[in-house]
Amino acid sequence: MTAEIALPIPLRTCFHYAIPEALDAQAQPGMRVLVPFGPRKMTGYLVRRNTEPPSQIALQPIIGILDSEPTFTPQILSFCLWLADYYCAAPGEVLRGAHPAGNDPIFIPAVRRTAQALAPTAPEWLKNWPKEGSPIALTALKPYAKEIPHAIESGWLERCHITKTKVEPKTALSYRAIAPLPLRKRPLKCDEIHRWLIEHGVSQLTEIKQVFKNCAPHIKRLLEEHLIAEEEIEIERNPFFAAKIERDRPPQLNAAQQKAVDQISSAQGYCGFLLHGVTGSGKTEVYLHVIEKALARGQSALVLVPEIALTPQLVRRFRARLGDQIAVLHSGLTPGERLDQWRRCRQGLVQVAIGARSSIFAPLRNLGLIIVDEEHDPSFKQAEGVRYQGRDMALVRGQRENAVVILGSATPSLESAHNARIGKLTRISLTERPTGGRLPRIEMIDLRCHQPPQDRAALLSLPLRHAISETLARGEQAILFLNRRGFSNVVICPSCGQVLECNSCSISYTWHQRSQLLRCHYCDACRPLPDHCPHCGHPGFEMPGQGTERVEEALSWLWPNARIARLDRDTAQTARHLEDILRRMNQGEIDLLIGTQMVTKGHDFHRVTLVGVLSADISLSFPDFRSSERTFQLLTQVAGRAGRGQLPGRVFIQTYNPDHPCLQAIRDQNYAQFAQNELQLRQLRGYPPSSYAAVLRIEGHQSDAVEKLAKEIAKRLRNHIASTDPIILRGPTLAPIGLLRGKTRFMMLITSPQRSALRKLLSTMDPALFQRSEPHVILDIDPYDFL
DNA sequence: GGGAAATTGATG
DNA sequence: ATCAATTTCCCC
Repeated sequence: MTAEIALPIPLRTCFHYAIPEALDAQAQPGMRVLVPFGPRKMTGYLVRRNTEPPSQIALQPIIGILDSEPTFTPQILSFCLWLADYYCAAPGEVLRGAHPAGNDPIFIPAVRRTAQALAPTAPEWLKNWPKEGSPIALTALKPYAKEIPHAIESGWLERCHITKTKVEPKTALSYRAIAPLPLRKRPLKCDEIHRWLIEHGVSQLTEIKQVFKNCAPHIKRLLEEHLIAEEEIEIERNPFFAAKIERDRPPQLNAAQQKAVDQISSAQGYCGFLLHGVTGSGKTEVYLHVIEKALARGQSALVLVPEIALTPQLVRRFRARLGDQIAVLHSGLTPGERLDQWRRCRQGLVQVAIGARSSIFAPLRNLGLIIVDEEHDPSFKQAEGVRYQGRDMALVRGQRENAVVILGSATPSLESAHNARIGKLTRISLTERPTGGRLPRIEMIDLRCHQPPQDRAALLSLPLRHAISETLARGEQAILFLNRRGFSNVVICPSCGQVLECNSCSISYTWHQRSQLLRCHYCDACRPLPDHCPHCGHPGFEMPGQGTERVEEALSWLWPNARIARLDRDTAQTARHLEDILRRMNQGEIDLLIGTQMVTKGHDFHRVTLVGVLSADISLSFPDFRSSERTFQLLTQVAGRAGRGQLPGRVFIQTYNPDHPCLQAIRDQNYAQFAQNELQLRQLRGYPPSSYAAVLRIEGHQSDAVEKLAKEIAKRLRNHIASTDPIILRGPTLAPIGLLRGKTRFMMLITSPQRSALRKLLSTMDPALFQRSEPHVILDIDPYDFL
């Protein structure tokens, strides 16, 4: 018997192994297995059984099977293999990413003392080792690394492994009654514990201890008399559900919400919906209702949200409605907690899973519904490793498992708008705010006419200042948005004009006032501000750039009595900080909030009546074909923070390009106009969604080698493109961030209106290209990042 | 010339 | 990915 095994290495092919007779009955597809791979052991994934192995290869046998139940259900296994094929990724790497990390055995190379006596020539450090002692990891013997091969040859040491599993299910010692109370006379305490166990069923020792002090001798006796049995039961590490939560009642839906719920829940089998609801239109309530309907049909539901949205608030809302039968999967969990949440899904103990991108692999049974909230959010695209798009894969998984898929957004991605247009998605619109709030009025401030005064608040035009003053006077709150953290993103020598730049990236340092450090926003390196210009020796620098820190300072200069807070990656380093700022905002302890993207995301502040966008031009001028789309989404989302309560909201957007179609569409709150216009532009230029795209990126430390390889690959690809082929290859060019962490990066963009043509071209590439490490070649299908 | 560092090749 | 084999690099 043979098996095809996917290994977690960057290789697109699987390997064949023999299944020993003794393991044959157990070995099922979807299980993890231990296999020999070259000189070491590795965890692999059994993909198929009884396939024809390539001839003239002597098969190695599988060493062991690591699961009693397959880690991957047949559905998820085939979904992962499909995904690997689609993204030209290694199946083993996809599978490794599809279950919680750390639960596989790892083998750390080690050495152990043999029985053989040491010769006098043996190194000193060996002489202190006990004979045949426990293995010591090679990494712990770094200082002696050179002498170890010699010691092995001499027979003093032998190679071995230290085996360990980093993360395992947690178990607890527990007891269960296995016989009725005997009639014989026994100590009273024994009877009591025995009776209690009969009533309570399996109980952990810690539970018993709480009821009966000093129970150990009695338990021992009960065990000896075979009246109770001892066992290890699996218990759950669960920080969230420790606190009980009040259940809420579903509120009355408005007509539009009700219609959406009815339409979605009447779908049979696979159906993709685009739930396009303006900010504050109550999409979450629609989700909760359709989830309840799915549960009532005995189906499970999967909810994908952007990482940042996984705040305790959202989880609380789901728990309040659906109870504790929810698995929560996000990056804030410890590895052990994540494993437990995943196992709860796998064992069918929960029917609802909520989490970020990677939750698309959640092993829910009888999946009936997948929801992707804020589907336009770029964080659904994995930016490294297997570069999958969570939202796209939600549609694929829904299709494969016959489930309904809902993509929800106030500002749908153009991909989804396009899919709605061609009928691949059914559009459902929510155009009102059920709480009665009105959409805010949006005004452009043309910075060419309203040059801000050249004072310490040079980023705030007079109309915006007046609006802030009015808002403060009324006791209301304002949010200011600037897509740039730090104090100044440029530090320049006033004498020679040199800009201080990061040594390993092609970007200028940003000065951070609070931490008094220069920071590279690409590689996170930091250093103190030099005393003198490294170029000309001039003492002191100028900081003409703008960032949230400087705005915070400007605000307290203009309104010294206002309570001001800043929300960006620097102030919200942990979820706790973020929560604290959001709470203070909600309780009215903050008057002015300045922040980056973080302030745009789904917060529901009721007293915010003014939103100011300090510069629409930063994101609009990004070197990326999606810059308009991103700007529309960002500004519409941040505008949506205004006027969510009873008070009407106003939005000011400062820009030097007030006539830009994107900004006009934002001002008119006209998504349709924006989408129409932008889709047309994309079509004209051959960009997604009217074509399919792939990016090839070549990066490495020696810039000339990188460039040479990039050109070589491009040349070979162009040889495969006939002049009639519907395919365009642009580049190679130096990437917008040409140097990142010391690596030069070249890229080329391949687009085609036919996916098959794109795939065909890519299949001509030598797979070995993607295995090399220097320069490294990366293939990104349906790319988002062009930096 | 010798040893270390980088690169290539194979792993079933 | 990672180990072993091979080539290249680099300095004495």
